[in-house]
Amino acid sequence: MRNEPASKDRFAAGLDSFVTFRLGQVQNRLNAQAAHVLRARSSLSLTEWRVISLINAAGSASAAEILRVSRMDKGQLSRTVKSLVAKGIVNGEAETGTRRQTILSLSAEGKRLHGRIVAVMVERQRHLTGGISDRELEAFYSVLDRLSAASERREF
Amino acid sequence: MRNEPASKDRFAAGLDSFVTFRLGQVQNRLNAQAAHVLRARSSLSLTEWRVISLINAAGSASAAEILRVSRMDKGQLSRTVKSLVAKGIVNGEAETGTRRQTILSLSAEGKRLHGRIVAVMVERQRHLTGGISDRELEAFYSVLDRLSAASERREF
DNA sequence: ATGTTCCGGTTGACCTGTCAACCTAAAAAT
DNA sequence: ATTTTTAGGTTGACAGGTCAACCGGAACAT
Repeated sequence: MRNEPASKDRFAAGLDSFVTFRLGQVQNRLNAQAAHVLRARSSLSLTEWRVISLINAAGSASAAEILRVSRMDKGQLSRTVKSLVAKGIVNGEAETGTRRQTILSLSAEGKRLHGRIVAVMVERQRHLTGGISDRELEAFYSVLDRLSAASERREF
Repeated sequence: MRNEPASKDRFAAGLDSFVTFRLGQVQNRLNAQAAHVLRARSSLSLTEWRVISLINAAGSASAAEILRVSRMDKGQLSRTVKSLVAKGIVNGEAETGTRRQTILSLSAEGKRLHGRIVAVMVERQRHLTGGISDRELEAFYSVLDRLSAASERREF
């Protein structure tokens, strides 16, 4: 059924059945691929790219907002933002004088950069999901959501 | 359709559509959960547990074999094995005198440990996939496989 | 047999992710 | 008004993952 070398079969029985195992493998490969693409066309790390995407998606947002949505680490976000600001990709002024929250948004250069990269990423996305029908994808997401929900329970 | 705070909607359009993004989020949560379980019932790290599982699944295997199957990092495996050997969980003698390859297998204690933990993990697996029918799971794996295949292409 | 190439494995350097402590400003309580 | 609490953000320390150089033995060539 699969086209792997025979040696894999010895392992398959025990581990293929674990969703998490499979999921992890695929995820790693996807990440490596994405990182590779980014390195080839920019000097962005995967996290930087994610943060840029998030900011872009929101138009502008506070760090806290991004945290809530992305569930990434506070510290990691803080540092990533710092580096992006240093590179002139995002601007982090507290626009509204009254509030202390830093409002993040993409700079002009940031927007250009995002535009350039997102094009490739969309293409990649098409490549990835090319052979997958909308219904399949829908179902896939649905399962993913349920897994996500089930991963809440800490006892487990 | 979803029960998240309104703020999420501002982002949803831009990112929910990226398989990789979603996948990553779920994966992180699942990993955190697994690590938590392990910490609660053993002193194993997630990687240690994975290696134990792999060795157990194979009965016995060389490091190289495990690398091929799991695609984990050489160095990481080497170190993990070292620590597991130190803990007396796996034995790493070169059984066949002629060959240089180290043959890895679980020690008696390793087997006991594995048995103890795998029980919980199987239960967790049930919990995770509880609300998911076999057909759905089948479809899910199928999509996963295709994503995995598509992640091969390095140009992307 | 000897030197070259290859492969399994180890090690060190680095980079990223994660956790927790901390600082500071704003809101809430008194 | 002053204190307490809460929340956004920063920083440092550490664990884990990743990359690349390296070592030594095996296979192979000549």
